[in-house]
Amino acid sequence: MLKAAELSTTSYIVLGFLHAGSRSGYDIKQLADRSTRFFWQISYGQIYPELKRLQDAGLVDVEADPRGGRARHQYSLTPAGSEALRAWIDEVGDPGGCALRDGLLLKLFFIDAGSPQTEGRLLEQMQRRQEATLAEFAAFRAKAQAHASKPGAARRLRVLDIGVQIHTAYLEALRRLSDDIS
Amino acid sequence: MLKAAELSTTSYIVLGFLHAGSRSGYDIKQLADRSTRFFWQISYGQIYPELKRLQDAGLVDVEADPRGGRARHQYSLTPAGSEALRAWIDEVGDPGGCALRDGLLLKLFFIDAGSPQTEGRLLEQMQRRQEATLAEFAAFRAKAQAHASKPGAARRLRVLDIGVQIHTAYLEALRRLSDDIS
DNA sequence: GCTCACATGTAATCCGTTACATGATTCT
DNA sequence: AGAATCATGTAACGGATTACATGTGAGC
Repeated sequence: MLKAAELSTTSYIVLGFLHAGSRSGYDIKQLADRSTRFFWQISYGQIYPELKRLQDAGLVDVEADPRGGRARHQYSLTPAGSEALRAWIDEVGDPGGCALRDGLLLKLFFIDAGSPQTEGRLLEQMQRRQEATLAEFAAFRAKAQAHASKPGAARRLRVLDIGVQIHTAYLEALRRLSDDIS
Repeated sequence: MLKAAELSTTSYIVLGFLHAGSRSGYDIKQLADRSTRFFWQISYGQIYPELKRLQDAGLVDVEADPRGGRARHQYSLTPAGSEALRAWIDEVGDPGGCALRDGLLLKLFFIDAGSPQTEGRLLEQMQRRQEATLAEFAAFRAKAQAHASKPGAARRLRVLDIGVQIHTAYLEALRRLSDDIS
């Protein structure tokens, strides 16, 4: 049995999607890009090695499931995998931070070192970007709502909505700042 | 002269703080922890090597400035350093993303795989954490406002306020979700 | 005398992205 | 026939954290 310390957040994302019924590494990536990506990013370069590690640790099972001549691996949680996921979710402990990372906000912070006309342009650019992000959210939300019959779908939707609200507040703050300046 | 590609975001944070008048690597770290940390984190392990690189590249000057027997290096921007910073800020181009990363939001997303009573507890924990974050913000804001006479201080304060507004929206979203559940 | 803030740095390691490499299937 | 999507993986690189290592000065 693995110790908690040997599993990373990435591991739990993979386990989490398998719990919800995903199968292949590809599937996990697609789903993550439409949901968890908004508060934690993962890439193929993490997913495939991670699936192998989880398999070695006995937390997931693999089954070859070719679609025609195309290779496909169907992963599923073992009881130990389910338990590891549950333990992580239920575990009370160090919350870990909530980190925001935005290069444009950084530019805005140091705007005094730039040319005078840059501030307005930068604020414009940031608003466009936020609008695009929110449009993406809206699109994914709509799709998610389409198959909202699945267990837990409503809850996951509410979590996505937190992301929507955060990004909306960001956009509104940018608009207020733009107004203040002009 | 350096190409833009050879400088990372970390480089520009360092240059940015030197533009605003910071001196030592230690100073930069202290200031960053009270401001830019909310939208881009940096550590000593990056700052000191970075200062050396910038020096080699001719973008910063160093002066030994011991305080008593205690070693201290005073860094300042060269004209090339000022120019590199200005070029980065004024440059229009790939905005780069705005990434949020929050392990608790992830747990909330996968909450179905946990025990029933975990949801409420987790939401509690998240609200406490956001309240703590906002309190930190408020403290730094107050300090920053104290020496608000410096050029650009008002602008930097407004950028910090965007962070406050984002985190406030997050907290409010959590409260609404708590209310919906109970 | 002790503790805290000041101050500088390196090395190991981890985490994660990007680019590369490959190929089948399905839809138009 | 061609494009888009499905599907799996690896290798190189870069970015960043953490732990380690060291020592002074100021205030209580």
